[in-house]
Amino acid sequence: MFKPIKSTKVYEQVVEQIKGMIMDGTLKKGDKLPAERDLAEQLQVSRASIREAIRVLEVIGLVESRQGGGNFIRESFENSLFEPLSMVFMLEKSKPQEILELRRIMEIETAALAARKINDKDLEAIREIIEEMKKTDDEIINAALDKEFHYRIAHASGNVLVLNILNAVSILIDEFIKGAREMIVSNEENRHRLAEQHEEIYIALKNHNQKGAIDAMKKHFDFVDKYYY
Amino acid sequence: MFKPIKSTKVYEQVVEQIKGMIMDGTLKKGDKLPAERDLAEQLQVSRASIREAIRVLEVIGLVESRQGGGNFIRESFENSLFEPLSMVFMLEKSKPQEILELRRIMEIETAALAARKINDKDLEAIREIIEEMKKTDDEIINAALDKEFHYRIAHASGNVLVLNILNAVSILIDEFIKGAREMIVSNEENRHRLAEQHEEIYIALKNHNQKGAIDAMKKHFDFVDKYYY
Amino acid sequence: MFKPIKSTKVYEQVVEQIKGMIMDGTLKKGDKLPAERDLAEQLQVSRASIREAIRVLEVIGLVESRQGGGNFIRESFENSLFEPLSMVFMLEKSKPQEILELRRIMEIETAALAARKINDKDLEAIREIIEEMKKTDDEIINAALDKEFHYRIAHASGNVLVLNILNAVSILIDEFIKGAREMIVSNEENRHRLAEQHEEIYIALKNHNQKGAIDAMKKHFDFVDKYYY
Amino acid sequence: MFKPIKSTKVYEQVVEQIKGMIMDGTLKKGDKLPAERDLAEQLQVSRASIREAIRVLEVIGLVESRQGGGNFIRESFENSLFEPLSMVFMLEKSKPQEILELRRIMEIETAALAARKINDKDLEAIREIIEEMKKTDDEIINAALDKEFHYRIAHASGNVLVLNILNAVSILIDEFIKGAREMIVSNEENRHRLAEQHEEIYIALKNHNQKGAIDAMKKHFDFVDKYYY
DNA sequence: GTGGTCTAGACCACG
DNA sequence: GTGGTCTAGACCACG
Repeated sequence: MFKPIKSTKVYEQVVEQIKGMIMDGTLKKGDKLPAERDLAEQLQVSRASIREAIRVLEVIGLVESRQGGGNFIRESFENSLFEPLSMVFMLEKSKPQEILELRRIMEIETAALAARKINDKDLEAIREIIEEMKKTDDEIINAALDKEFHYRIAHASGNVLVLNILNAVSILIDEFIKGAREMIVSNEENRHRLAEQHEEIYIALKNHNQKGAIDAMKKHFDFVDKYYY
Repeated sequence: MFKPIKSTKVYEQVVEQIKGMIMDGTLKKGDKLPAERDLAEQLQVSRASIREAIRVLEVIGLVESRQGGGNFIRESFENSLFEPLSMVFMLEKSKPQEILELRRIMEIETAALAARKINDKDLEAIREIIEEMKKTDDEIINAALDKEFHYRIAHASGNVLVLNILNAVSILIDEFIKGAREMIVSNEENRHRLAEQHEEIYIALKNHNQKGAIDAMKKHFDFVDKYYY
Repeated sequence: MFKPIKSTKVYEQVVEQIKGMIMDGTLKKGDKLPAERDLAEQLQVSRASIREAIRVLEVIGLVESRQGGGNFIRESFENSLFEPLSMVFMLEKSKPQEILELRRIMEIETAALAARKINDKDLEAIREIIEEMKKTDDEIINAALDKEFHYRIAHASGNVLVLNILNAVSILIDEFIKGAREMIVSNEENRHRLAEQHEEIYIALKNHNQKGAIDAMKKHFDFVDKYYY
Repeated sequence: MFKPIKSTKVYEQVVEQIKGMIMDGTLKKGDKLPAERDLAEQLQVSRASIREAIRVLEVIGLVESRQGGGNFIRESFENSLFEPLSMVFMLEKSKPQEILELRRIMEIETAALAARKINDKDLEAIREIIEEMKKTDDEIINAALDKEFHYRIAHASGNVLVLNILNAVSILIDEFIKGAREMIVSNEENRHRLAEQHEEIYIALKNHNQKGAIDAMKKHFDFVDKYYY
């Protein structure tokens, strides 16, 4: 007859309510939340509870706090997996090699997906990156372009989960394997080899050749990963 | 010449300090944090700031709050990627199909890694799961065992990042593609086919045959994924 | 175990950054700081924060604001200790006598240091001051020359900290013991005695006789301080 | 209580008014200033001006801002000369040796003043410090006690200007001649010598023997300063 | 002027 | 005793 009371914490309910409003479209990207004081009054809770809720939403990646400006629904969630993945990496005392394994694991099959779905815009972007890389021997620029190259393929997969994870992996590499990208492109012979491999990958993507994309990407990582093991 | 200023919030510094103490081993899994009031005094900040910090640590998955009990360092971080990945899924209005793509992308190459690194204990565990599946036609049990089967392979890869992501993916499927696993195993013909595929994967893993593992896993997903598209 | 959190305010970081640039030579004496609006943009903070920072730098004595002209790095810091020392004097409800004690304490041993390090230029300057004092019985001029006499000895010590403090002390005397210097030189007998004492000090300095300098200076203050007690 | 401000450099007038109220006792140590908003209203100026003024008062050492707490008149001004003296030290590119010279210059004659004015309480405190130093060979503790020893003598001089400057000098040494104090007391032979010297100084102070205090202190610094030149 | 950040202190519920 | 919640009030920062 009587149902057990579940003490749901106030801040959790606030989180749920705001989450819900984002999901169902009541709140859209870029929207400004009411001021904390107003929210507190509208929801009839204390500002401390509102603040705890906003802190949670911030960490989840939903909300962005700007002092003196207000709280906003985030425009992009592209990098929202980095923090938690980085956390796992450090807490589990994972080795840098595992980041590279993860990258390899994901990018090979992602290449197939990209080969299937890629559109002209992404293809062209990849073409341009390849051309840019031919023009310079600056290792910083080359490393940045190489990063962009892989980002574009992930993007071409049309899968935001894949894209998000690979973005996080990319930042992980920047953070925990400092200079990794630069090292390999600082050598001219390497740059030639990479250029060839990028070209192969591009051709497979262009031809929507899934098997070819997998093989080219595998070859690419066989070459690249040698440098860290 | 002039570098942008980054204003550091108090709660962020509290988070960083506790994070740091977990990383460097000062705080270990299962440890109890000092009471909020004590922490506030020791760090010379208000309790509200302590609470915002703990809220962040809780969402990140580092800390667990038990009312009346205290705040504890989490024992396990195995599922800490689910929340953020789920968030991305919903906010980016991703389709269930993308979850399946992500799973396929990751598991195929993970099979190769597992084939290389798998030890007897994981092999045996997989063997047992296969045998268990032969014994029952209960779809709930079968679905659970199938989940366990894939978990074990991820575990055998020896890569905690991969394991964590696949765990998150697994929960995503449970949450957003309800009944997915059960549907496929409710049919006897399917159970036979799956048994054959699991056997093939097992053999490849046992023989440390990377290419074989990839092919077997690919075949497996070609079959499975048909059911959702 | 837990370290106190120090919340860093934005303006403090701005102060630190500009301080640092002055220390390491990026900004030199006389340099003009960028316009407040530009600074605000470059540092990505509000103009209010910039203004608070500049206010601090002004009080510290690093920066000089010229209405309509801009903010400049100060050319000289010789008098930058007066304000704070004066502050202490007033807030601690210190007595004028303490200023004189401080002067005595410092100048006696400073004479020894000066005796060790004095160069021809300072020696000559002191010589000239002594001669000037002989030429006039105007108490204003005499007081000014007497002040200059002690300044030169402090300068001869080659120690900028000592010089700065004694400068501040000198201004303190002007401010809080009005007419002190004039009173003593308004009497001819005194002027004779002072002339003798200055001569003795000069000779000790010229001979690099540290003990002699101390003794002469002590004698000088034994005579001078009588007038205020 | 507060009078409206008229014109020109608003923040300066605010500073002057508050300064004045501190000087004449309207505002006392530990008093809380009205909230910024109230001050702004009472003085009929903008809050930005109030904030700039408070920033100045903070740097001067008159006021302490506690976020969320309010602005308070400082209880103690003992360390308010450190910042400006440190500034002079760095900007004039002074050498660490000059800090030591300044210390020597001041402490020798300060000993004489202390010998004249010291009371039983300070004498006893010095006695205790000496006894404490005999009990331990820990260099950190010894260094701290040595610092305290000199602080007490400065305090015994009864001259707050001297005390303030020596405090600043003491912090300067801690900041810019790291490990200076520890180095000398890490050697047992040195600790013995220092103990003897401290004893001599103590006896001179106890007997109100000014010349003896100067000589003992001079001997002390002849010994100590050898370690840095 | 608006809004975020922080503090101090109080009461409640749980263990 | 400890986390959960709330309040009132103040500084901090931005536009």
